Amino acid sequence: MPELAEVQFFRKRWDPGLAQKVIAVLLHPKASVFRGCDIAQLAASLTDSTLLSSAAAAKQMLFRFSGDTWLGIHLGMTGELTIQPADFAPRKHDHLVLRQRDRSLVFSDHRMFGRIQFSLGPSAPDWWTSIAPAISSDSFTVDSVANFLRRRARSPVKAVLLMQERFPGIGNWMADEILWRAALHPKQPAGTLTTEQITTLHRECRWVCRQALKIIGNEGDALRDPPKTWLFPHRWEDGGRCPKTGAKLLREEIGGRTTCWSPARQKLTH
DNA sequence: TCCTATGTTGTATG
DNA sequence: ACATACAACATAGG
Repeated sequence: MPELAEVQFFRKRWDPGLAQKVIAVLLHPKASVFRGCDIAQLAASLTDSTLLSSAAAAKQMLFRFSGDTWLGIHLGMTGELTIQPADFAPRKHDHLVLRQRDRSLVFSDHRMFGRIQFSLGPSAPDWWTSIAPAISSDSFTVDSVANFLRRRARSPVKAVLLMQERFPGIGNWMADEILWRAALHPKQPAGTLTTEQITTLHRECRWVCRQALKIIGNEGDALRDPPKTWLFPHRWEDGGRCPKTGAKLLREEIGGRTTCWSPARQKLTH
């Protein structure tokens, strides 16, 4: 599930463990979510450390522990974080368990496209600091979007929206939601957008990010889906209809991902 | 059996 | 060097 807002939601799930000591680390050493990281060092450093803080950016999460210890988590396609009882026994897909006195912090991912990154040091790791500035930030400007689209001129705009170096946190459903609101056909080559279309695209990127963060998982412990007025709840329905026009939605693979759009609203314009 | 899945990355080709 | 397209990764569920 995890795109921008879902990642924030899952990060907060570990909040009950803040300021609490990790008394044991359980992990599945062969799980590919640990690819490229030193598991023995990870377990040794986290044991007896305290969870100090956490943050999310794009689709990444970073947890800071005492002793200059940093744990990065990417949820991939099917990853999730949960809180479980202190005596929780990990199942097949529970790859990392941080045991605390009163609970366990658990990372699970059955498909294992997710990733754990471990590092030691006084400041946050490079992969974290080099994440593109958030879409909600001041540096996400119309110009920066226009320049990026120009360099990817022949790619369908849908594929471009999935590029994390300019649209951090956008995933498949958010890209479709943005294009639908901006009334842009997902196949429209990025280089053919008018100035007005780029301005609209920029505005809808910000709107969808802001609203998604407001709606999704901002109420208690349950992930809350966007309402029926969004494309979101209709995109996988068979015979689903556009909430704005009532027209039947179409689905096709574009930019390597299944894409849903409203043909009555989103037309090719070049 | 075959197809799909809210993601990223390495590789081949232009 | 840059842009573009796509297979590969691993697993479950319809």
